[in-house]
Order: sequence, then C-alpha cells, then structure tokens
Amino acid sequence: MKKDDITTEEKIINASIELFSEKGFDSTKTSEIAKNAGIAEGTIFRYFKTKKDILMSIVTKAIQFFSEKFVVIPLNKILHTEKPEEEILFDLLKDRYGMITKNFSIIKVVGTEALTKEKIREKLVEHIAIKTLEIGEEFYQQGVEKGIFRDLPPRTVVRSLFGSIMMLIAEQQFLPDDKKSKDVDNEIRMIVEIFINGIKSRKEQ
Amino acid sequence: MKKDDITTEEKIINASIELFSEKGFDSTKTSEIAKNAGIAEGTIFRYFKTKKDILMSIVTKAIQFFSEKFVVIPLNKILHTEKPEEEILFDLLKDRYGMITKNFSIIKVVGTEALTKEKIREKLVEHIAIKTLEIGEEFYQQGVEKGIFRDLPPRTVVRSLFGSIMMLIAEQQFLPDDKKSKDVDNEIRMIVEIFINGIKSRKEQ
Amino acid sequence: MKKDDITTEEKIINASIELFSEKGFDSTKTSEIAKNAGIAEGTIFRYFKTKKDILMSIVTKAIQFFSEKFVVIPLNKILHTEKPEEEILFDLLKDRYGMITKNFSIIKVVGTEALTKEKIREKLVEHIAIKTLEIGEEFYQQGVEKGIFRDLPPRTVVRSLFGSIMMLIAEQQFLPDDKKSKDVDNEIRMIVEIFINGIKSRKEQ
Amino acid sequence: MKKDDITTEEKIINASIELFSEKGFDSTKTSEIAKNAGIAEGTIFRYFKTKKDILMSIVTKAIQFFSEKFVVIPLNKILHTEKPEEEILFDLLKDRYGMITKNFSIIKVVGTEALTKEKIREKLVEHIAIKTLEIGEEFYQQGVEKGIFRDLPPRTVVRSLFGSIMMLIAEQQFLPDDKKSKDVDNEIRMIVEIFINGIKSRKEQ
DNA sequence: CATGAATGAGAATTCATTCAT
DNA sequence: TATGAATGAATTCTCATTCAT
Repeated sequence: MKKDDITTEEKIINASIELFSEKGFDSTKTSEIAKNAGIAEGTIFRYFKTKKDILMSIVTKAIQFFSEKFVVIPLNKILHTEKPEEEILFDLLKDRYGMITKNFSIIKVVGTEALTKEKIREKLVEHIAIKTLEIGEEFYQQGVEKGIFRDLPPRTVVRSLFGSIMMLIAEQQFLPDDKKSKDVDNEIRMIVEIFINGIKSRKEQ
Repeated sequence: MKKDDITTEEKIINASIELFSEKGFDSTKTSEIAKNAGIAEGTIFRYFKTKKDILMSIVTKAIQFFSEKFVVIPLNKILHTEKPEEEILFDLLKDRYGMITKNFSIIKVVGTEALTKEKIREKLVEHIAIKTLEIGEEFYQQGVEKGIFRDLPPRTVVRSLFGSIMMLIAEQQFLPDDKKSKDVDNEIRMIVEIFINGIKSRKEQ
Repeated sequence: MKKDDITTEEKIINASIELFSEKGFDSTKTSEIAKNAGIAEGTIFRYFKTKKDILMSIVTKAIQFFSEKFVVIPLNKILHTEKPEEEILFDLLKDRYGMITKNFSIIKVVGTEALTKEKIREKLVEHIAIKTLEIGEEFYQQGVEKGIFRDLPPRTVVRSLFGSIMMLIAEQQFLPDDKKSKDVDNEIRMIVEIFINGIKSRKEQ
Repeated sequence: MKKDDITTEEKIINASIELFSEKGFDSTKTSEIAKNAGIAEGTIFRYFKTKKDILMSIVTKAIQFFSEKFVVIPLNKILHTEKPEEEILFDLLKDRYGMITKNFSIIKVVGTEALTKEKIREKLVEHIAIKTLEIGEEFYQQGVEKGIFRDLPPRTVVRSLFGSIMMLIAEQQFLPDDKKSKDVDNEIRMIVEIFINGIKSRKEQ
C-alpha cells in the first residue's frame, strides 16, 4: 500500500459523497465531481456508465458496509459479554453514535435518496433497519428473561431508544454550535439512564 | 365564493407538494406539476417567477404553519390543565403525531430541502426546533418543580422523547405494512410509559 | 373637444412610442404597454391585431407626419420669401431642429426599426430622405443660379449641412449635460455661417 | 497554429455580429447563431453564459478596438506631418470612412444597443465620442494658431465635419445603389473643400 | 487510459395572444 | 366594449454523455 494508493474510482466516489451530501444528487454536476476529484470530466464515464451509477455504487457500498457494522459485529459483542446491561448499552450506543457521525456524509446521501427512491428505501429497511431492530429486540428479550428488564413490547423499547440516539445525532449535526450539547458521552449515558430508570420521581413510587 | 373555490395558486402548490414529496424537487418537471394541477405549464409562471419559488413558497408557508401549530397552541394546553402529566403527554404526543402524519408530504419536502440548504435549515431550527424544545423543557421543569419528575437535564429528556415519537412516525411511514406496528395509540401510550417509568424491572429497584 | 379627449387607441400608441424608444420594440412587453396606457392587456388587441401592428401604425403615421412637415411645408417657405439666404437657412434648420427634437422619441423608434427592417428603411428613404435632399438641392440650385452660391455638387452640400445638424441633435440627445453645447440657437447659426463662409482664414485668401 | 485557426468563440462572435446587425439582437435566435457558426446550439453556452453576454462581449471588444483606432493612432498622424491641412484632413477622413465602412456591421450593432442602453451609451460617449472630438478640436486649434483657420468654436467645427462624413456613410449604407454617390473619394474631398472654403460665391466676398 | 471540447436532448421560462366573463 | 387569467408555441439555457485526439 503506497501512500498515494487511492484509485481514480475512489477519487470519484469520495468527491461524489462529499458533493452529494452537501448539495444533493441532482444539484451536483459531473463537472464539479471531476474538479473535486482532480480528474477530467470524461474520465468519470470510464468508471461509471452514468452519473446515477455513481450514486448507486455509493448506496450499495454503504448498505453493505453498514449492514456489516450494524448487524454482524454487535451480535458478538452482545452475546459474549459479562458486563452489566447499562454498560453494554452505553458501549453499543457510543459505538453506533461514533460510526454514524464519522460516516454522516454518506448516510445523508443514502438517507436522502431513500426518501424518494422506493428501491433504495426497501434495501435500507431490509438490510439495516429490520435487522438492527431484531438485534436490539433480541438483546432486550435476554434482559427480560434474566429479569433485568420489564416485559414490554421489545420493538417499542428498541425503536424508542434508537430514536433518542438519532435525535442526539441530528442535534449535533444540524444545530448551531451554541445550541448543541457539549458532552456527547454524557448525553448518551443520560439517555441510557432515562431509558432504564424512567423519568418519574422516586418519591412517586 | 363558489363551490370549487380552490385558486390556481393552490392547485400549483398542492400538485407541487405531492410531486416534490414523491420524487424530490429536482426530479419533478414543471410540465408534470402543470399536468397534475390541471393547468397549462405557462400558467405556473404567472404565479411563481421560477420553479424554485414554488419550493420556497411551500417551505415558508410550512414553517409558518408548523411554527404556529407546534409553538403557540401547545403552550396553552400545557399551562392550563389539571390532568395528570402522563395524560397531558399522551394527548400532546398524539396530537403531534397526528399533525405530522397528516402533513407528512409537506414535512418530507421541507425536511429534504433542509438537508442541503443552510438557509432553510436555519429557519427550521430557529422557528420550530428550538422553540419546540423550549416548550418541552418548560413543561418538564414544571413537573420537576412539582416533584413529579426527577431533576434530569431537560434538553436530554425532551429530545429523547421527541426522538422516540419521530422514530415511530418513520416506522409508520417507511416500513412495509406487515412490518409496522398496528395500534399507534397504544405505541404512543407505551412510549410515554417507558419514558416515565423506565424499562428497569421493578424487582431491581 | 373635451379635455380628456384622448382615445384608447391614442393611449396605446403614446405608451408604445414612449416604451419602444426607451427600451426598443422587442424588449417592450404588451403588459407594460397596457400598464403605461392605463388599460387592460387584452384591450390592446381590440385595437391592434398584433404587437407588430402597433409598431407599423407608429411607423406609418410617423412617415406621413414627417413627410408632410419636411416636404410640403418648407417648399412654400423657400419659394416665397425675400429674406437673405443665410436667414432662410437658419430659420429652416432651426425649425427642423425643433421638430426633430420635439419628436425625438418617435424618430428613435422609426430610425431603430429602419436599421433592421428593409421595408421601413425603403419607405423612410423614399418618402423623407430623398425628398428632403431634393428640396435642399432645389434651394441650393436657386442660390447658384442667383450667383449667391458656388457651383458645387448640390447633393454633397445638402447632405453635409444636414449631417452637421443631425450631429448637433445627436450631441444634445446623447451627451451628458455637462458635455453638450448650451446655446443651440447659436450653434445652428454657427453651422450655417461655417457652411456659407468656410473655415479658412481670410488672410489666406 | 493550424491553417483554419479560427476559434469556436470567434465563430460565435462573427456569426452573432452578422446576424445582430442584420436582424437586431432580439430577433436573432441562438439556434440561428449556432447554425451560422456551424456549431451546436449548446456550444454557445460553453463560451457565453447568456445570449446577452455575446452582445456585451461584442460591444466591449468594439469599444476597445475603435477607441484605439480612433484615438491613439490619429494623434500621431496629426502631430507629425508637414502636409497642408487640406491633405491631412482628407487622409484622416478617408481613413475613418474606410474603417467605419469596413466595420459597419459591428458599428450598427453597438450603435443600436447604445440607443436603448444607458451603460453602453455612456461607454461609447466616454471612450470614443468625447475623445474623438477632443482630438479634432486639438487639430483645429493648431490650425487657428498657425493662422490657417478662422477662430471659430472648435467643437462646432469638428462636430459639423464629423456629421457630414457620417451622413455620407449613412447614404452609402442605406440608399439604394442608384441613389447614392459613386465616387466616394471625391465626395470626401468635396466635403473637406466645402468646410475649408465655404459655399459662398467668390463674387460675394 | 485520460482528456475536455462539443453535443443535443430535455427542461425552465417568456410573453403575445385568446376568450370566457 | 373591456378585462385579465390562462394558454402554449417558441426560445433560452443546462448538463450528462460522447468521442477524436
């Protein structure tokens, strides 16, 4: 692996992700992709038959990547650990938070396209959303069986927790600096705490 | 005022919302808007200088509409009621859920544009996001003062609850029928319950 | 003749002359003509089949008007007077200058159109240019016969004098105030003087 | 540098000058420019952002070109010569006549635009009209100082002579062949003669 | 393989003209 | 007769894609 070992195809993909996430697919011109990638416009079409193929390549790679990261890896973590559930949850969510944040550009691209393209939405739902929920539900069920968690509808629990984390990510991505939380680690910890213990005052119980 | 009193401008706006939300702004042709609105293509430009102006009009109207619905109205509901907090929350979230679901097309349009357009994002954050959070935080603080809620960071609590509801909405909008929850009312009730009581087994306490 | 005795057709013509001379025929929209004339856009087409017909009407009227003013009237003045030639010339040119200046808008319109429209140019040449030259030449010939003027090619003399006056008009119309001559009467008098006596120093003779 | 070294941009400019001068800017379609230039319509917009930019490019280039030809070059001719004034004038005017006639298309384009566009008119006045007058006045003043010319208002003299030449050009450009002068050289010579000696019969003096 | 000028199909936009009221 | 909203043909302009070098 030499230093400049980035292929022309990768240059195109990277430039495209950056521009698509900034301005959207349709508003990004192939001339801009070329300039951003440091290549000639015509060169793009030696690697991708059409502009749409670039998008599809990004989407396909992203779904593969995230389906692996979200689905395969956590399974092992969850099943083979002795830590308390609160810790497991914190680790898991922090890991997810980091991964989503690090790859936010590509997620924005895929997510935006999913809004209007049935096919992409279906793949996203099938390969990531459903499986992620299933793993979460599995984890929750184990807790229920161990008597750690109450016997609530797992889907509802998992979906809600995931929503809380997504909202934290949205806040960090879209709010101006002076409006967003500073200590993300602590935010994640608080979210887990709230989920586990609820917000009701102890006096009430 | 005759029976079919829908102005040409409204026809254009409605057709545009439908198409923009389905296919996105750029992929929607003005010829399609015209056909969908049942008017000639040229007529569009008597009402909107450019295609982009249609989008801007939709966004502006939407922000006005939702800023009123989300910000002004709930304040009264929250401050002048004697119901238990759990009921207030349920009513409020159900109301929000209904409103978002009913106007999902327009929200999709505005949301999608906000992803790539700084200006729109700023307006959305300023007029809706921040204010909605503030009202939620106000409500939570009152509960804390009354000793009903624990003294947790209000922003975190509100954001998490809002995220949970948004995820329910996303599920309902994007998952295929066989994968999504059937009884939304009950889902909302569960979400409130989880938030208030947490998921920890009673035995643990 | 009541005060507001200006017909709708005249309103359209006047508004059109003003706008055509300011912005050109093609750049003037019928909507602007209507607004300027204080009528509805559709009304224009009750009086003129097409926008081009307005222009043609203006051009035709203008050619009629100027052909009368330039050709018929001066003939009499020239033939039935006892004043010295220098005075006749001054009177004639001052009269022409005033008429052109007063009607400059309409002349600008007709002139501009003549540049690109063969038909209009032909009419202008036939009905005004040639006849004006002929009258001038006739006047000059009389002077030659009387021994007042040298026997020079009449066309050259008349054309040159007319050019000098036109250039004065151009200066007055197009130069900024601080660059143009103040005393037009005197300018005309000077032009006549130069033509009659030349610019050569007397010492030289 | 190959034989047919005319750039695409030049093709567009040349085709545009030809068409604009024939039919006017607004009546010339970009499709016609493309056909006339032997290129695809879209190619035009690789070189000029808008159709108007073609016009502006022509105007700018023309003003530069003529300001150089009219202002810089003649100064030297006038100041460094020993010929009699009549000869200098004839040479100068013949030179101007040739240049204007050769570039009449482009002058027609710029002139027409100047009639309706303040900005262009200002540039034309500032860079060409005023300077040309100044040079003429300088030349005349020298003659006055040498005692060759009478002490008349230089502006009036120069403007009038320039007007006479312009009218000759107009005649040549716009009158039908059978109506216009045949021997232009002689016409120019006559104009100079008339200016220098006037039209008054010698007997009168 | 890379280039970038040229292409042309397709989209947005303009505006004179029509016509129901 | 006057109106002005609606029309749609005509035009400008965009940009992904091609292809000769």
